[in-house]
Amino acid sequence: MFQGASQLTLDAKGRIAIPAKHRDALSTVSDGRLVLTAHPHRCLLIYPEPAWEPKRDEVLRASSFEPRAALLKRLLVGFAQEESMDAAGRVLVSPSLRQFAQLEKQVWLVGQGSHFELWSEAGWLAEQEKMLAIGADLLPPGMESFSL
Amino acid sequence: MFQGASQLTLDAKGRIAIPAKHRDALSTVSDGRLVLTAHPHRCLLIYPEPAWEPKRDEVLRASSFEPRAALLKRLLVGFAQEESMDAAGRVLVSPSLRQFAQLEKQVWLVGQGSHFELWSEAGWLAEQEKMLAIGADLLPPGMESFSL
DNA sequence: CCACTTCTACCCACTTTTCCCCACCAATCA
DNA sequence: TGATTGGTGGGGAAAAGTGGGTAGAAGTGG
Repeated sequence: MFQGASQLTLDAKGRIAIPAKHRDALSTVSDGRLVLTAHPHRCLLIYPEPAWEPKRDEVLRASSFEPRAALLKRLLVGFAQEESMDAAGRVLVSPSLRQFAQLEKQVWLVGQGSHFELWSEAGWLAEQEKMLAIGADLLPPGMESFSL
Repeated sequence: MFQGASQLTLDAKGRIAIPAKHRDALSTVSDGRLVLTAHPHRCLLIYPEPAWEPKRDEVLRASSFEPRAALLKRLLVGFAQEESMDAAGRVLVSPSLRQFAQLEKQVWLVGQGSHFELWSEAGWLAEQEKMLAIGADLLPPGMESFSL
């Protein structure tokens, strides 16, 4: 279970160093092989390779002629890139993904249970603003009984 | 399984170099023989030859008198061209297909599981804009329970 | 039917990029 | 204070991308 947000830096070659606390888990579960892809909210998704496969297969089963399904396939499968951690626990973020998520030097890696999200500094701050702005109406349909 | 987007250049002779990471798979599955054809979304489709045959047969079984089926047949079968990778892993994109998809020098090869799509730079950027614009309403019918 | 021209395909060589590994710096804990 | 672990940067070898040149085939015109 991945949780917690870490501020990371993209180095000159477009790599990020996965925080050490997550490395063991990633090495164990998939020998360091990760899949990076695009998320419709303009951030990136990072899955351990085994967790990605069922998601990919589900998306691929959808029709290519239903417009939204076609877009989703192009986004999730079209942008997916398999990458491995190097000896220092770093992964390369390809230029097309960096461009999609508008990543600059400072980025945020956010644990989301089975996977991570990778946000640009600006995007992550904007998300926080949204949460605070929504305020009272935060609970989505189906979660009205949720309480902290 | 083909996934990932790569920016490629069409050279002066109208060829694209298939990224090395996909070449082994294509050589194995069909000895480098590919089928290129037109996609109704104004991009091109690239199938390994064995994966194309069942699709072609399915389209050809449709009635020639049902107007949409006739259009689909003319598009998919009418534009289909078999090409082989050369020793350097390049394939020729015929002028008629280049014109159909409005390909210029910079193009994008997008993996879609069993096959690829080939987009003009402008077309691919427009697709991305659509994805981001749809945003909240992204989930297509039948996939409402899909979660990342 | 032959010859000339054009187009295509294959091959080779050069340039660029990528990937892997090593070394250094900083921070933390003993 | 020293040792160990995590983060960062850089350099070099190997592979991939790109362009051009030549030979062969196909098409056309005389």
